[in-house]
Order: sequence, then structure tokens, then C-alpha cells
Amino acid sequence: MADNQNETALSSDATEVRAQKLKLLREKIGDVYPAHFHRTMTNADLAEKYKNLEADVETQDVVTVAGRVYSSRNSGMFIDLRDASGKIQIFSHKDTTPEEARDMLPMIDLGDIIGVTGVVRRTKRGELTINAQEITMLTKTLLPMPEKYHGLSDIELRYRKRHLDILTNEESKLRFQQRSRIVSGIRRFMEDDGFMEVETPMLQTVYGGASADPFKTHHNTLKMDMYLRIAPELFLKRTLVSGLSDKVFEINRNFRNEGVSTRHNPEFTMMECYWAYADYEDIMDLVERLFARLAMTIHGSTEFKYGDTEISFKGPFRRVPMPDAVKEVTGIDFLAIKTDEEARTAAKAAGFEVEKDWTWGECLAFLFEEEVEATLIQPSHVTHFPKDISPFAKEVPGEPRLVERFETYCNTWEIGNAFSELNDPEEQRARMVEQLEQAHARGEKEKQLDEEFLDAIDQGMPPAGGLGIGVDRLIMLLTDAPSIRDVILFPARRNKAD
RNA sequence: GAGAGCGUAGCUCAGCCGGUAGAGCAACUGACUUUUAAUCAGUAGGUCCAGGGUUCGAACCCCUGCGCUCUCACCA
Repeated sequence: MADNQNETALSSDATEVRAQKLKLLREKIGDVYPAHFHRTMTNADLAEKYKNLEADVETQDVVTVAGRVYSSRNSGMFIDLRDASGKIQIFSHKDTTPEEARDMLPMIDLGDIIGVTGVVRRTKRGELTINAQEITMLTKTLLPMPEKYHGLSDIELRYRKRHLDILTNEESKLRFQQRSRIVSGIRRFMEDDGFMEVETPMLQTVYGGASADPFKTHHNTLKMDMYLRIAPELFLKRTLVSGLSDKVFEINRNFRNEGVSTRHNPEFTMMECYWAYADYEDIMDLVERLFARLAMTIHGSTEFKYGDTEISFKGPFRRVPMPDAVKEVTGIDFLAIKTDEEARTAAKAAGFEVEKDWTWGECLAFLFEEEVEATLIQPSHVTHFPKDISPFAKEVPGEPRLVERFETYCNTWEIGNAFSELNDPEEQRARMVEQLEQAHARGEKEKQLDEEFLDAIDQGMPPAGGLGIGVDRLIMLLTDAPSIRDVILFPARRNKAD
């Protein structure tokens, strides 16, 4: 397309111009994508080293930096160069910059990646600057950058072309840097607490550990269907049986073939841990310590804001049994209700539509979700879940309809889920069989009993507390992200047919 | 899966009651040469998401499809 252009008249189309300049550069200097270039400092290093350099002072120091051209003023005399760590200004003036380097300037477009060697100074106006002596093209860019002031704001493009989003939106860049710090912060916390990180299968032949629709796939040479895991729970418990460690954890992806929303992505990151000889109250303490530590890491304080909401991660969190929470809001005292029938009647009397086969526990959980969840803004542990929706948790002594389970809620979202893990093999089998029958009744025909798990429990799993944390949602809270897609680099998207 | 809203230049956005497409940034040509959203003058740039319909005439009204967003549903 550009073949019929002569060398002096460039097209006015931004992408064509770049292609033409690339061609010219290749003719003039050869390699426009050199393999080797060594910078001596990052932009953050420079800012740190010269933070006390006064305005209008020039050093004798020669440094080499590299980065992407973000803006250019006075016909390229001033260039803002950014690397991942920060920004530096490049100055090319005929008094200080050799002609050879200045010849490069017209070939440089916004978005190109260049290397610069020169003398460090601070301008009269206080900007740390390098007086260029050499300019090297490191990567010629073929596409223009998004508009520099507003950045890329089209939400669809920000998710589809995340590189442009991060390239132009500092907020987005900071958020993903914080994500990294949060994930490594969780890992460090767990390790400091004596937990051993393990990895369990993502590809499973029998899926379980949660109630969710799985993604199904197929192994060709084994000639069998497999599932992407919906939870690591059962394998982590088998690990606990093994005695490899009394404290194990895993940070990894779960996959659930369900609806997508601002709080749900088909693949999401879960931290699960199992702690032998601990119970769910020990886990509550652990969650509180973990949350406080992460808030300190990100905000330097246990207090921070999500939108307009003040959140405090300072423990201890409120602990409220689910029946109490429901009673507070609806007035219905489930502990005083003896039968499923009475529970349904009470719920109906209060104006809720309940299915005719719902149990006492299902009614309780339903009212909790309908009426209480939306009130849980500050982090709270909701304890004492109904047994019928908790197949892996131990009964509360003296109240066999409830289990030693809690979920941690914050900003109305479920962030964590934990129990005193059931380790009675007979009871475990009975509850899983019951869950399986219910799943089959709902039409989940592929759901199977995990015999390998039950076999491992037969071998004896120590009493333990277990926990799952929705890492993405925790990151949303800590980074003030309105959507889970804002904390996942490449969120699930439909294919765009073009 | 349902409802509502959105889709205009590379990017950010205007576009009135239906009369035939605009700005800023980016790009190009030039001026300027210690600027920092640099400035000034000029130039070029459009499948108005796609396809159909109504109309003398459609970015605008109607239908269908695609994509996105939000809400709801689903979701241990």
C-alpha cells in the first residue's frame, strides 16, 4: 500500500506513517528491533537517586534508560519516556545533542520504544531530565497510542485490549500491580504461618467440593471425559490425610460454568487451606489476621474505602450465627422452629415464596440470602450454617441441624467460606450420597460420588479447619474495583467476529 | 436465560424535530525551540456495529442479528 509513496511525503494515516517510517529506518539503520540493549537504570531508580537534585542543576552523570514514548513536545525536543517503573523526560537540543541523535527524532512516533543515553539534570521547572547524547530505536510501533489525556475509556476495549488499558490508564496499571502484591502477600502470610503450598489437579475425572456446574473436556489418548475443577477441596483433604504437612494451602484457579456478572468470572482464583488440629474458630482468627495484613500491605492501614464506603479490616470481625442474623432482620426464630413444615409456614407468613420441598435449613439459608446478605457491609463472620447445605462440615454440639461453618461477608459479598472439616468417614459418606441424590434429582446426571476421596477419609483425616477465600473479590475490595473484570487481566469475553 | 441502555474518525466525544458528518487529541505540512494536556497556521482522515424495512430523503424511526454495559436470574 505504501509502495507508491516517495520518501519525503508521508501519508497522513497514522498506521501507514508508522509502516513507512519503519521501512525508512530499516534502510537507514538496519535493525529496528535489536536484541541487545542495556539500560543502566530504571526510571524509578533515577527518580530515587536524584530526588534531591535541585532545579536548574546539571550533573556529570551519564545514564542509559529505555522505555516507551508517551508524549513529545516542541517537535520532539522534549519526550516523555515511560518504563514500568515510571517516567523520565528526554531533552534533545542542538546545543547538547549530536546531530545523529537529533536526526532520529522525526522517525520516532508516540508509542515507540527507545533507548536513550545522556546526562542527568533537573530543569528550571523541576523536571528530572536526560540530555540525550544517543537515541536508539528499540521497537518501532505499528499502531498509534490511544488518546493521551483521556486514555482508553471504552470498557469493552479496556477488557479486550488490556495492554492498551494498562499502557494508558495509571489506575488500571496500579490495580494490577496491587493484585500481584496481594496474591504474593497471601502466599507470604500463609507460609509465615507454617502452611505448605501444594498443587492439586485442575483436570479431574470426578468433580466435587462445591455445588456448581463444571466445564467438561476430553482427554484424547486416555479416551475419557474430564472436568475442570470447581474446587480443590477434596484433593487438599487427601493431602492432609497423607501427613505431608499439617497445614496445606493452594492458590489457583477454579472454573465454574455459570453466569457471568460483576462478581463472577468463569475462572477465578481461590485460596484454600486446611489446618490439622484446628477448628473453624481458629480459622476465623486466621482470616482476620490475613485480611488485616493485606490491608496494611496495600493501604498502610486496616481502614480503607471501597467507593464511598468506609471498610475496616481491623479484627476481630463481628461473629453472628445465621439463625440470630435472620431473627434480627426478619423476626423469625428458626431455633424455635422444629419441623421443615413449620419453617416453610413461617417463611410464607413473612411473605417469602418457598418451594414446597424445602427443609428447615434451606428456608433458613434462603431468608439469610434474601434479607441479611445485603446488610453485611463491614467484614462479618456468619456462623452456624444449616447442615443440609453443608456436606463437609461438623455438627454444632447440641444442635445437630447446624454445623461449625462460617462465611466471611464484606460489602455484601461472600469472600470466605470455612468449616470444622467433617472427618467421620461414615457420616461423610452418608452426606455425600445424600447430596448426590439431590444433584441427580435436579438433573445433574454427570455428578458422581468421589470414591477416591471417601477412601482417603476412611484412612483417617485429622480433625481440621478448612477455608476458601475468593481472591478476586478480596482484591476488588482492596483496590476499589467496581467489577471482577477490573482485577482479572484477561476476563472471559465472547469472541468478537470481525 | 430475561429486561433496560449503549455502539459515530486511530482515541475521547458532540450531532436538536428525519434534510445527507463535527470538535479535541493522535497523524501529515510548516512555524516556534526550555516544554510538560506545549503553542500557532494549514491539510488529510468516516461501511455512523451489520443486514433488512419505512420515507422524496435515515447516524436519527421500525425489525433482525452481533458486541458491550447494567439489573435480575443462575451461583456452597
